[in-house]
Amino acid sequence: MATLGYAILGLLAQEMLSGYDLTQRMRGRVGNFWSARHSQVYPELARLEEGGYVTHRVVEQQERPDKKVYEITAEGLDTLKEWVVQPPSPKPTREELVLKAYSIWLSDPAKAARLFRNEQRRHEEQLASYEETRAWMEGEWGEDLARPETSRFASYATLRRGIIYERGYAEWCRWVADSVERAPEPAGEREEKSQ
Amino acid sequence: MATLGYAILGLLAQEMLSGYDLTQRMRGRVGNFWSARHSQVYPELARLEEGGYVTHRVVEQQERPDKKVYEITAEGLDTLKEWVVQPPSPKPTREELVLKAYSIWLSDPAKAARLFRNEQRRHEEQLASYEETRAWMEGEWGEDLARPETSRFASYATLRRGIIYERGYAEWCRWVADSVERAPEPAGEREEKSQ
DNA sequence: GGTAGATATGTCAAGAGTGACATAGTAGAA
DNA sequence: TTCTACTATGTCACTCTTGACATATCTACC
Repeated sequence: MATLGYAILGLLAQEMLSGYDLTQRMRGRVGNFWSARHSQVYPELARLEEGGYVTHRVVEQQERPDKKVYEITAEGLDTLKEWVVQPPSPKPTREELVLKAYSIWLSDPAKAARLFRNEQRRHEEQLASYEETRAWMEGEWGEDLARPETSRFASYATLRRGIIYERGYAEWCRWVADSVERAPEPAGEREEKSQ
Repeated sequence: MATLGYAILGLLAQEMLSGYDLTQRMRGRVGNFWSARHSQVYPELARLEEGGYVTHRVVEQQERPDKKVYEITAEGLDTLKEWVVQPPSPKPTREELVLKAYSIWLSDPAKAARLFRNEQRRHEEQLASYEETRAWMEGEWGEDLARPETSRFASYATLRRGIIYERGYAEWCRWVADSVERAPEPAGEREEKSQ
C-alpha cells in the first residue's frame, strides 16, 4: 500500500471522516508532514475500500450535499498497527531553498539576503503558529501528553516535530541572510566603495 | 524548467562533469537535499542541451569507457542566477516517520521505542558525519567561509542546513523514544507486571 | 579465457503527485 | 434571479521519480 493510504488510515483511526473532511485534514496537523489533494484522496479511498481496509455509508444531509463517511475496518487497523513500527523506507529530503543556497555564490548578495530574510520570516511565522497550538494543547490536554497510548500524545508528537523543523529552518535562513549581509563587498566593488 | 535542471546547472556552474559524475554528486553534498538517479539525469541533460543551457564534448579515455563532459553555457548561467533569488514554490514536506508518529498510540510501546531509538541513532550518525566534514571545511577553507561570493561558502551553507536538520531530527526521535519508554504501562498490563 | 566490478550511457513502464476540468447541492447576498 | 462561496465527489492529462532492463568499455583477478 502507498504511504498516502496509511496517512488516510491514520486519520480514520481517530474518527470517521468523508473524503472531503480527509482532504481538509491534509492541510492541518498531519498535512504539515504529509499532504494530498482531493484528486488523490478519492481514488485512494476507493482502493482502500476495495482492499477491505475501510467501509463507507452515505450520510444524507439537509443543509449540504450528501456525503460518504468512511470508517476504518479491523483489518485496516491491524495493517496500520503493523506499518507504524516498521522502519521507514529512506526517502531523500528535497528542499528547493537549500538547492538555491548551493548556487547562492553566483547571485547578487542584496537579492539573496532579501530572499533568505523573507524565508526566515515565513518559517518564524509558522513556528509562532505551532507554538500557539502547543500552548493550547499543553493547557487543554495536560495529562494525556505523557500517555503514548492516546491519540492526543501522537498529535502532540507530530506538532513537536513541526516546531523543531521550523525553528531549525528559520535559524538556518537567518544565518545565511546574516552571512550574506555581513560580508564585505568583493574586491572589484570594494575599491570603488571603501573610504 | 524543472528543479532537477537547476540542480544540475548548479553543479555544472562549479565544474565540468559527465552524466555519471553528476549522478555521483547527487548522493553527496547537494544530494542530501536534492537527489536523482541516472535515469533522470541523462534525459534532463539532453533537455538542457536542447534548450541551450549546457554543451557537451566527448572525452576519450584510455583506462575507462569514453564519456560526455558537460559544460554550462552563458545562457545557462544567467538562467541559474535568476532562479537562485526567486522565492521557492512552497512544496509540502513529507516525512514518513512523522506520519508513523501520528498513529503511534495504536502500537506496541516497546516496538515503537525501538523504532524511534534506531532512527535517532541513524540521524546522530549522519550528524556526526556532517560535523566531520564541517570541521574539515573550517580548517581547510577557513577564510572563504565568510565570503558569500565563493562556491565554498555555498557548499558550507548547505552543509549547515544538513547539520541543523539532522540535529533536530535526532532530538525529536530521542524525545519520542524517551516519552514512550518513560510512560507507565496502561492499566490492563500494569496489574500483571508490577511487583 | 572467464568473470566480477567499476565506469559510462541510455530506455521504459509504473506509481506518486499536481492542476485543471467537471458536476452538483445548498446558503446567503446582491 | 443571479452570482458567489462552500460543501462534496469525481476524472484526466501531465510531470516527476523510481526501479528494472539494456548495453558497452576497461581493469583486475582467477
